[in-house]
Amino acid sequence: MGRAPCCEKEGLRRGAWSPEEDERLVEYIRRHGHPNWRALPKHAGLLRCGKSCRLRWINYLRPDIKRGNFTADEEELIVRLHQSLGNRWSAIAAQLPGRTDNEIKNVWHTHLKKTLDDERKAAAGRPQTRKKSKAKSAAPIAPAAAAERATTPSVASPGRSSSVTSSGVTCSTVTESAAAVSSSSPDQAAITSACGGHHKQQQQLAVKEESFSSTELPAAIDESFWSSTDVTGMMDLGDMDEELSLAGSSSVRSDDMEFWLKMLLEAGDMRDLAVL
DNA sequence: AAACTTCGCAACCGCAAGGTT
DNA sequence: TAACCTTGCGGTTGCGAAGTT
Repeated sequence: MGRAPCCEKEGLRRGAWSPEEDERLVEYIRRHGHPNWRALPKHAGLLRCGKSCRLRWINYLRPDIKRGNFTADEEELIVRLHQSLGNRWSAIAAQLPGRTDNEIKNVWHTHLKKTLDDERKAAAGRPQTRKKSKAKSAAPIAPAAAAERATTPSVASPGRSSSVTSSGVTCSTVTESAAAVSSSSPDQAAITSACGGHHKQQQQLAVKEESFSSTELPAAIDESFWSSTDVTGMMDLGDMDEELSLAGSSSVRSDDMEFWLKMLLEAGDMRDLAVL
């Protein structure tokens, strides 16, 4: 198992992505997919390493990314899955459609963990002491509070580094759908992008499927970006069909995955019971 | 109103797994 | 089968925004 040297850093950009870079990446992936991340930036004319492109796509540009606050249900699911799976963020993310492992990891570290710690302390009879008093998120999030928080549209940060503040669009994807169809193949990823990039209709359907109120979606989508890059029209159905046929039998075993999820969750429950 | 503190999150880093040659 | 290559993952960091003093 060798290890490829990380991207040669000379001449490569780092840090926040510019809208132009985003657009270039989206456009390239729309046209060619991403069979080879390492070669992608070169072909796409980006001064980034492949790793950076991949992360940007997966965590931010993928059209099926769901943004905005986590719902109470999602947070609860994360907590439960974390009990079962530990820090396997990608596995957890697979159960949360539209959420990325990075995002889940962030949420965990920023407040779920604290919440649990505080709850544990409270349960242990120790007074909760918090030095911080930041209205935004300082208080431990009780489930009800979490729910309230979750339904509050997130405030966009206009000054954020990237102008593509949020896609706000979702799609039940092949890779990270509720059916937990995990996919790592480029073809499937391309399909994912096709599916996601496809159409707002689909995305809206997916939103409905996932039972998330549209108010949870951030209003701060930079529509100009999506319209200027014509993301919704980027992948025509022909492309998609082609890619679907390429992926062929990769309608992965959602049944299996559901089974294992169920098992894990049940195991978690049983463990909880055991603790009790 | 300015300085300071805290938080959220995008992005980076390094490692490991798995595929290919 | 060993070396190489690419991708994926988890931990961590840095920066900008928001809140507090």
